[in-house]
Amino acid sequence: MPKHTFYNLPEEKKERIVKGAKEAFSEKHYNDVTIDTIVENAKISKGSFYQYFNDKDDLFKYMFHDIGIEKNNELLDEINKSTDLSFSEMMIKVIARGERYENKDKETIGLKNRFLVECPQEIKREILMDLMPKSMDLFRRIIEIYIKRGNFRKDFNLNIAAFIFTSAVLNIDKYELDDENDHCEVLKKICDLVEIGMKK
Amino acid sequence: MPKHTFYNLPEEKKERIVKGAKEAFSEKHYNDVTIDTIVENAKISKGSFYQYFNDKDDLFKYMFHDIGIEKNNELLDEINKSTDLSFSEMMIKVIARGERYENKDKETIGLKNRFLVECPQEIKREILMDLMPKSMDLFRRIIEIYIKRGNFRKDFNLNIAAFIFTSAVLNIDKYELDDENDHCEVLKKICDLVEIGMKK
Amino acid sequence: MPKHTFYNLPEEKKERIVKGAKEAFSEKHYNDVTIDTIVENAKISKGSFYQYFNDKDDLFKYMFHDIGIEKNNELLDEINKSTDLSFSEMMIKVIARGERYENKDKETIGLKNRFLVECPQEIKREILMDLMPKSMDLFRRIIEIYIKRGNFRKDFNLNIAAFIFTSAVLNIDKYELDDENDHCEVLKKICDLVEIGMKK
Amino acid sequence: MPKHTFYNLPEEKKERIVKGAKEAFSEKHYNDVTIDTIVENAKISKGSFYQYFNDKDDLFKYMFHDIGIEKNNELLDEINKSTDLSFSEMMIKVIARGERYENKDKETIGLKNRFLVECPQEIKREILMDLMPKSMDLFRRIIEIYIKRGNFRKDFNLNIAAFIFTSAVLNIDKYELDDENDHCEVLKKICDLVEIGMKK
DNA sequence: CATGAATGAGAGTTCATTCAT
DNA sequence: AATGAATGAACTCTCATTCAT
Repeated sequence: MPKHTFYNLPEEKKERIVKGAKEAFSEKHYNDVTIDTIVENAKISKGSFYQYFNDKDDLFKYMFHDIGIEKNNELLDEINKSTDLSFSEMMIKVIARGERYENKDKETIGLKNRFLVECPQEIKREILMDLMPKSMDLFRRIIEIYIKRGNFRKDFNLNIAAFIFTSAVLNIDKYELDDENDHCEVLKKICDLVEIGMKK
Repeated sequence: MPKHTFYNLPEEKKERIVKGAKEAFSEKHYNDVTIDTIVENAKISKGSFYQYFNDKDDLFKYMFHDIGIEKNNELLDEINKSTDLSFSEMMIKVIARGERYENKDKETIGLKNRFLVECPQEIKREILMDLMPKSMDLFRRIIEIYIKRGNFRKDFNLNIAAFIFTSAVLNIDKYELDDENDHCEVLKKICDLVEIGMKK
Repeated sequence: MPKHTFYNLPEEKKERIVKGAKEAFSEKHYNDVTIDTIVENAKISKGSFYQYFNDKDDLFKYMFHDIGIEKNNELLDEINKSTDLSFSEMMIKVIARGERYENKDKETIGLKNRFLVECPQEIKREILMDLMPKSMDLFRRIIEIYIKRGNFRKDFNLNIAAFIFTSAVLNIDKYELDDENDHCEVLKKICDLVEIGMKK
Repeated sequence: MPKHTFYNLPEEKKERIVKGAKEAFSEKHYNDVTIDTIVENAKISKGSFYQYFNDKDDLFKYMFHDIGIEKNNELLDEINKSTDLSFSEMMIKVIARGERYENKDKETIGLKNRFLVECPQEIKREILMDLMPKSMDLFRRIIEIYIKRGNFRKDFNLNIAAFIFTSAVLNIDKYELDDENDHCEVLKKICDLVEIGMKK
């Protein structure tokens, strides 16, 4: 995480740095974003960069911490606005909203890719460890709504259910067995199955 | 994938190269395994290396293709030997067998880590794209047994079920909400939930 | 040497700075002691440091000027207390006292090493140029005692004798031809030889 | 010391590298000689440099190892040619010859300075540890001649005598108490004193 | 007198890849 | 097919020093 010197910076400068970093990372492959690119975009000196962050990864992780919080707030908002839907409709709506957030502009799309497929696994892992609890929490909240409403039995393991959805969503891009299914449909099927179960 | 010159090599040399590579990768961080390390371990010249493989990643992916096939065969074997168990018992047994395979010796443990947490995401992804269908196929087979046996209803989406288990297993190391759960227990809970469903 | 602003400082602050510097230099390799370390230890700002000293070397040299004076006083004291000994006994005693002074605590040992083996030669040289006259003077005093006492002839070159002992002591750590000799024994042999000479 | 790849090089190339290095070091302060300068002078690539040597210091030490051997041979030669002189005459002649060797051209003078006053102490120390035994051996040989010839008594400690002269010669530049003395005279006085001794 | 954020030149080092032998 | 010396672009990170507040 950034050093205290970064947090002490005037808001304008902090924003300039983060904005510059997003620009840099959204345009090039993670490995090709050099410190030089970053400091040029942020209009700060190299020395300053190292006074604020430990290294490139440090800045990268900070960006996603930031983004994660914002995204989460949007999704919570979506949940609160959609209480009249069925479970799978709700799930789809929330996840679709998440995807919309991630695809809201070229920059965010680029960033998502750096995170999803380019940055070193070790960094991705750290970011995920920060983000997964937030994601699981979200699914937990949704499911709880349907328990309260009487749609779900009270005695199943809520954490496990939240975990199943979280990990399915994280891997959904690798579900390519038949191409007709778009993510929404796959997701709907997952909801259906987990709702009803496999047992007779 | 390796070039044809590699496949033409005498068996002894091919083995020496793969063995050397496993040694190299099991001992050091992925990034620290240089072509120099590899050729030294394999007792071949640098020039030869580039005659057999495109680059380090090429060799790395080849190693896991090999390993994936072997592991899959072992698991299939386990399935066939365990037809008398309940669904979740079967799942646990198969996955435990998988984990045993991955931990059978220091070398394999090392390799697993290089793959799971160190190698570039792009490589991991390629390897996963090769491995996931095998894994989903395995779960499909298991579930089918229980459909045939009449434990499961016939009308749920088999692919989706297999996908759920595959992605849960891939993420299971990130499920750390309470430490009492070991992987087996978590897995059992997942089975229970997916079997019965959440609905009343 | 420090700037006048340093000498004007309240005693407490001067001491804090020197104490902090000794701490810094005793813990790390000379090259690894940065201005940052120093100002952190001294609890002063970087700007202040440059108001007191020209640079790191300036502070370093100041420290040894201080130490040199203190050490010399101790050795003079030792000489005055040991007038009943033979020449070589006296020499050994004085030098042993010097070594004891240099090894009196972990901090001084560290400092000695920075000076003896780590700091840039140019700095060491400047420090030596300050210290050597003091050391030669010491040996001169000792020898004079034994001239007065009638043990030595009056007509040999006193300066040269003092110089021989000084340079031998400075190099003694490089005399490793046979390990049985500890510094004291080597020193005794030097005394013996220089006393009696090599001539028949 | 250089890596085996250096020793395997064709003589022409080795010489070019050493010659280039001497040029580089004789012209600039030790710290200002960068790897870039060295490889440019030697007309090799940076990569090659690191294939031959560990670092700048490695090359520097190698140069002096080389020089030390050559100088020693010259001095041995001088000894053999001067057997008719008195001890102090011989000493002066040999050392003068050494100084002539060190001052034979601008390049060697430059190198001597890099070694004597500029290179890091740690490097100087390593070089001295390599050179001192050679120097002590030389003085030992000289003294032995005068023992055999009956000028010196047989029972004094030869090693210690050699050590005294070696360390005096190494420090002679710090003997500046009165400027009239040039090195030769100082040396003569040292010889006189050590020959006859201080005792009555 | 005190502060500490800003600076930026510049050094060392690595390593995948080539290619003449 | 096998070799292994040669390459050189490119990277990160440091740290002494300044100077506006």
